Amino acid sequence: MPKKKAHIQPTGRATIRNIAHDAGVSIAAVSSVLNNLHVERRISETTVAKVRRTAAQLGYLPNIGARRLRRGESIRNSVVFALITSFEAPIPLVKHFIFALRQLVAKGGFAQAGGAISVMVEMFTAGRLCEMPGLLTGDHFNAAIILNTTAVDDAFLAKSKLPYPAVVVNRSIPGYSSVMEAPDSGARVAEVLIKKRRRRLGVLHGNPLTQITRVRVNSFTERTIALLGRPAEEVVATTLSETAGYEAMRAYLKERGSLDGLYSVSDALALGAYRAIKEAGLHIPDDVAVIGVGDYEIAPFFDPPLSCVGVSHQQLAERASQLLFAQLERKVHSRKLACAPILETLRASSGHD
Amino acid sequence: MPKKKAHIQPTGRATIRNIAHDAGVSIAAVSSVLNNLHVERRISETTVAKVRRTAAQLGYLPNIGARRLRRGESIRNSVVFALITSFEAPIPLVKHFIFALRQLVAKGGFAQAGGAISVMVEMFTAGRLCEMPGLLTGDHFNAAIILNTTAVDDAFLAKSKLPYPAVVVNRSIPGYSSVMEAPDSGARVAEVLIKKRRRRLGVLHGNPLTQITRVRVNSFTERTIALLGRPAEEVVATTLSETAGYEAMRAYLKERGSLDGLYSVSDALALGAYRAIKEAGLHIPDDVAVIGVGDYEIAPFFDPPLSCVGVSHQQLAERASQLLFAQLERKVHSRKLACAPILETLRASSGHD
DNA sequence: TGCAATAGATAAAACGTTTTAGCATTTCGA
DNA sequence: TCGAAATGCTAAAACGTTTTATCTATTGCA
Repeated sequence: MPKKKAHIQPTGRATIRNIAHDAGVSIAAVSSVLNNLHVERRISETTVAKVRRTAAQLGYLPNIGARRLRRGESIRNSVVFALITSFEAPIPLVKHFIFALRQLVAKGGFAQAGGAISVMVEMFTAGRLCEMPGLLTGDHFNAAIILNTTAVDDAFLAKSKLPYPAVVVNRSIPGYSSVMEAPDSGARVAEVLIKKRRRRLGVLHGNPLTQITRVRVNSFTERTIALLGRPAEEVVATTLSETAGYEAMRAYLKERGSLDGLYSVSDALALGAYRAIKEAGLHIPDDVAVIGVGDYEIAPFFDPPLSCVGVSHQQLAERASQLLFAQLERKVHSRKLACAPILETLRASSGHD
Repeated sequence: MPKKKAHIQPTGRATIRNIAHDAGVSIAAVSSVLNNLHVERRISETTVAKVRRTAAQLGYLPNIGARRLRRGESIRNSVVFALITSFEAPIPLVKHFIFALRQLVAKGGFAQAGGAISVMVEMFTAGRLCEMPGLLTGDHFNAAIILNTTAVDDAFLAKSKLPYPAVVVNRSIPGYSSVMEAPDSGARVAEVLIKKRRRRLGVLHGNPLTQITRVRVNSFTERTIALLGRPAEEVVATTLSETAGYEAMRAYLKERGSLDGLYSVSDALALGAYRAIKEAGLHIPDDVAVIGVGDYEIAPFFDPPLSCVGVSHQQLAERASQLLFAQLERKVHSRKLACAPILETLRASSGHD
């Protein structure tokens, strides 16, 4: 006789216990059937059918947590990493981070895991990080790398204390470890443009400035002042989209004058700016040289190919992983900042090549 | 006296039991401290310190499965969805799918979940789907939507039986529900090009053809034959990258002749083709009209803006979600195919606008 | 002194699943 | 006919965590 608990399906989801009760068989039998082990476990055809039917009736869905808990050691002990990114992320980036994590584990960079990790990507709408389930409760993952937050999200993080190790990328938030692009990329752009005899420089950026774009803009402006004796013009877009870049650049060219060197702190803006520049009858790079940051994979296929001065995504990802593992192994208790070096890829848009 | 089990840290990861043992306190105390409930649970400062120290020493990481199992009902009963996609995916797509799932749940489209679902993105290297942890074991998620597989992955899926409901997108695999772009998009492209008085048509595609690109190519070719009495030229790229598109198109223009209408079955290939066409001194659309499929968000910022004839991503996502929910509620036992309608966005690259 | 309140800790149950050991009953081989 | 093997099934333990009820000192107060 099967155990007949009085547990007649509480409010929540159906469990194998409910199935067992309804079908009049034991829990063990149900489990065996649902895992297709009924042959080797010697369950009769009638029982199999009964269980299958009842499970379907109740709309049974296994509890993933319980299953992971009970299954073999390698599953139970696997460490769960999350890559938290907004939908607006430059996505090729995500790939680098997943690879970096896996590679570091493969190389034995993280003893804890016994080799087994799983990496999941969690996406949120920019500015709504706070709504992400599991972020504050710590019941979704063991550690996280956080990409592409907005100022609102950063403020939220600053006042929250995450119950697991985390690393934020391209921004510095009190209480968090972070990896940032080296702070002199803007300065390098200024140098490159000025060396190409550009004298009327402009910088195209979104509004409000994110932390990392602010660093780029400031670095660019300071070096411009140092070398030319006057600051660069600011061309301000409403967001970071191509459309915003187009509109900001068009408005600038129409109302405020001309440039011969443009630094765009995001490749999406640069792509929009390209159109505006061409529509104005100007030539890239002869009339306007353009340099971006390299957050689009397709920069080489811009027309003309876009020069980029920016961080190496691979190195950014590697350092973030290292920082995260250091925290996981309690080698680093407090926050730590790391920098990733700048990569220069000069193409036709700045008169190189 | 705390319970002192002989369990002196087995091979695996440290648990709160190990911490309790090493620190000489009870499991309950450890749990309270680690969840920062030591104040309301009245744990002494010395105990708190001991527990913290021991946890750090052992490199304690909570077991996510166990935690989810024990935490409140809403967490325990949440249904876990996975969006499985290769790194090569046209990523804006992913956003549509996450939104569609969440929206359908919000609208009450899925009673089972009691409102609580979590959507995770799992990424794999194209062709290596089989290596994905949790795919065959069913201990990572309750249901999945699978995007952007290659022929190898499709073959793997065909011979596997996933232990949870799944929907594949833009391909048809025996035993799986799927959502596909309506099969006449290629034909529409042929009609549009021919109406614009193009007579020497070509189709640019990768090799090997994926299921959906094969459908597009065939549909295009058939309609071309029907209207012009002869097939379109095939321009074959080695992969689906911009570079491959560039090289294939360049080789074609150099060695095999000229076209006045090009259908590219992926926008990435189209972007590469743009460069080759321009380098050959040809003008888009006057010399060559180009039409893509709309899987790049930046198609409007191509120079000239790329015309697209392809599926509505939003509708694709919505139908996939519906199909998945239908399976979850056992309304559909076997596989089912759904189609999503075609969207025409004609821009300058085909002489429109 | 006596009694209640408080501080500090613990044992045990529960979450949903899988697996192991074992219990009846029937079948089979000699 | 008897022991062995096979068949069909079940009870119970275990996974790691959180929470609840309970227990024992100690302190405060009259």
